[in-house]
Amino acid sequence: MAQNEVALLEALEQERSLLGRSSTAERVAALLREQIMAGAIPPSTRLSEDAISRALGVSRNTLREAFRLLAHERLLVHELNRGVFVRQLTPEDLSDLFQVRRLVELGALRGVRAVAPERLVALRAALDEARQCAADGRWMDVGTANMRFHLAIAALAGSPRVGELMEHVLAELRLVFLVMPDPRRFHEPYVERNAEICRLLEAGEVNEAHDALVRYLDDAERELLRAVT
Amino acid sequence: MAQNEVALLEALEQERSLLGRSSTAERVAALLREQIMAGAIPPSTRLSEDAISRALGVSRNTLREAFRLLAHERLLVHELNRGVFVRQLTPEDLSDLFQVRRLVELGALRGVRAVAPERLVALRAALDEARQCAADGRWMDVGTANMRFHLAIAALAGSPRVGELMEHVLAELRLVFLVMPDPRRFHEPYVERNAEICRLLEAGEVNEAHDALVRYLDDAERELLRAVT
DNA sequence: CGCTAGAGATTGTTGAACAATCCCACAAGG
DNA sequence: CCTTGTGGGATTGTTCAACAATCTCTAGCG
Repeated sequence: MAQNEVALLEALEQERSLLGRSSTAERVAALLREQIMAGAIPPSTRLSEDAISRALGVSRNTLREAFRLLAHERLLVHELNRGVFVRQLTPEDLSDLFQVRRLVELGALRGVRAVAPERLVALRAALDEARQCAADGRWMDVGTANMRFHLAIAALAGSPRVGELMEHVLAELRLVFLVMPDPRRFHEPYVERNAEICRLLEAGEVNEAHDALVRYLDDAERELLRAVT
Repeated sequence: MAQNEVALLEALEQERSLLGRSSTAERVAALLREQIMAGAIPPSTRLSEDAISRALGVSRNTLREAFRLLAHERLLVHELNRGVFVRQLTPEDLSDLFQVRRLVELGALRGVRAVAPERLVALRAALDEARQCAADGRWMDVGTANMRFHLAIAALAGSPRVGELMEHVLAELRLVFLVMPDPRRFHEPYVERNAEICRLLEAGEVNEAHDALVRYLDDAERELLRAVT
């Protein structure tokens, strides 16, 4: 009986995250985040406190809390007495973001000397989805799946803080994806390059995967830089 | 005349950061941050909105904005309907923080194939200050200087975002420093280990510096873990 | 043409109010 | 004795209205 109880409690423990309630401010932030990441609110637009609080039916105070959250994620920039704006990435921002990606992704890869096969399922899953989306012609979703692939690479570090950092970095990068003229031409080629990285990892050839990832990041940065300048 | 004007404008440009005004919430956050990092408010204390807003002469709303800021830096944890608490680091937190440090610091070191000598002045400066503090017996300040040394290492990556990340990581780590029983015994030995790393870098022996840093991080983590458990 | 002043709009901050939730002590029941 | 309701009191979550501080833009001035 005691053993059953322990097992039950442990099961509940694992689902605890599901009942993680959230404040209004957090839900507002989530909503705005979605809109921004979907491109509904293009970069450099100013977000009026008055208009949005009225539209969402929340008080200005609550909305401002939501703004703070998104500003910390760098999706919004807050200028004192001027308001909040959807961030517009500069070329410097872009290089910086890729610098972070290099540190995180390459570091994560180097950390896993012995490639634990069960930790690659997330990579494989993201890859499969990217291919499915490509087959359906949903090129924006291909970009999303690609991002999840690299999020999974960062997750190999096994660190919650690194995971969250990577999420924010990719969210920021998505701001440039939105203004790319031809999503297919940009996203499609990277699917097979990710596949190659995944294959190398599954084969245990970590060093080769590392080098392939270096080339991937270099190429992606160069191509995005060309798009924003 | 035009040249003088340009020079003047450039000089002002550099000081612009100084006049970066700040909102009340940010100033309140800075004040609380200082108190926490100095150990005046020990981990796991609950911060009462009513008491603190009254004490600082700001409204509850403004104080709550400050709380949000510090919660995002992970100095405070926010529990819905229960309030905010000064974070108490768990052993898992500690390991995670060192995982991030490994990624960032080692990655930064690997990034600088060619060691630019003028970029090492910040390292040398932090080191000198650590030694000065040690000579004065101000052991807590020795810890601060040591942290700045490693902040300078992270800065070798040349990325603003990495720099800010590292600042937050070190601020969190300081929460453990505060509860260490014997500051001298803990901080003093690391000064010369940092000196060794600095020496190796200045000699251009990046690989050796890298290995020394690995040992440094391993030892520091082990010792801190023993202190919190 | 450039500069200044001022009106109008927007953000920053406050204080009070009420709802929702939590904490704790105490009683009821097995 | 231990567990399970049930209150009251305190704290947080959220809203609202108001005012101060600051920015933006335009019209008018030299």
